[in-house]
Amino acid sequence: MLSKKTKYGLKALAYLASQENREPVQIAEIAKHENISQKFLESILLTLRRNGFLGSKKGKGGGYYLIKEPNEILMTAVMRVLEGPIAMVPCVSLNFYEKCDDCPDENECSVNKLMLKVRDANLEVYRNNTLKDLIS
Amino acid sequence: MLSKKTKYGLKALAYLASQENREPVQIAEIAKHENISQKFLESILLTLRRNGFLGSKKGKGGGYYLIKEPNEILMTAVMRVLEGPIAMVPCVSLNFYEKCDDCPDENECSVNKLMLKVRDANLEVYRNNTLKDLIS
DNA sequence: TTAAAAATCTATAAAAACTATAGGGTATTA
DNA sequence: TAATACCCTATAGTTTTTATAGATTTTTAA
Repeated sequence: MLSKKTKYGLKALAYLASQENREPVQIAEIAKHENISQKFLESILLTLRRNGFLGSKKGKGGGYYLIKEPNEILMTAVMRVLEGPIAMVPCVSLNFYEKCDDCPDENECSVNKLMLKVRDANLEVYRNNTLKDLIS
Repeated sequence: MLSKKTKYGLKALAYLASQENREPVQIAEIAKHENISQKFLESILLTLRRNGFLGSKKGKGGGYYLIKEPNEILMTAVMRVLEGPIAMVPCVSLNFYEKCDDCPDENECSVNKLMLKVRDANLEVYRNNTLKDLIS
């Protein structure tokens, strides 16, 4: 299941991408438009900013805005920041690899074998979709 | 992330599929061979039996065994029983469809759009893999 | 220049849901 | 009678989501 954090983050990014200009949009406006708890959204936008997707401006007329063009924002990057690893088990993760505690030999592991295919299928989707593809 | 329930369930199924015959195998043997908490495995095997993947025999010489051939057991079916919906959001689920609370219109939803593609990619994998593919 | 208002930023904690495991007893079969 | 699956319950731990409370920065205007 997709966490609400990811869901809300994607919706917020899409909302910002659909703006005509790149002027700051207030958290409250995004929250209201997308039916999101404002405080929760606040923390999500913060992590998106810290990870280089958004810029922010404080004070009156402030808010959040995209700092790249929507077609330059790959879903692989977004998903990894919001949801974490794309792989369903650490032992097939490209960016978050870890050996499993159980499982003496990955090459003999049935789960590993299946999840490799799943990972590749998901990567294929995320690599071929940008933020722009979500709004058109 | 794949739950341990699913991971263990897959390993247990693969272990049973790799047996030479379809004689009952004891829970304890599977648990030991796959490094799984025996009590936890017990409940997993039970759900696999209730969902028509396994048969069981009580008493001395009892245990669990496959009741279909490995190449007849689709990963779609296994994953739905162990992990739940294949879709990452209910609004794109084939077997567990639900409307989202937020989101007035699915057709306009950016998350829906992306997750449809993800669902299809995953289905493609699970539909084209059977238990037999995990053990060879 | 200063004060008020508007916004983001930060930290914490509480509530809820889910996951993984363990314990103990019952029923069944060889 | 011993081995084994079956069933129910409890619980510790973790993660997710939301809520609370304030601190900080910027703009505006008196």
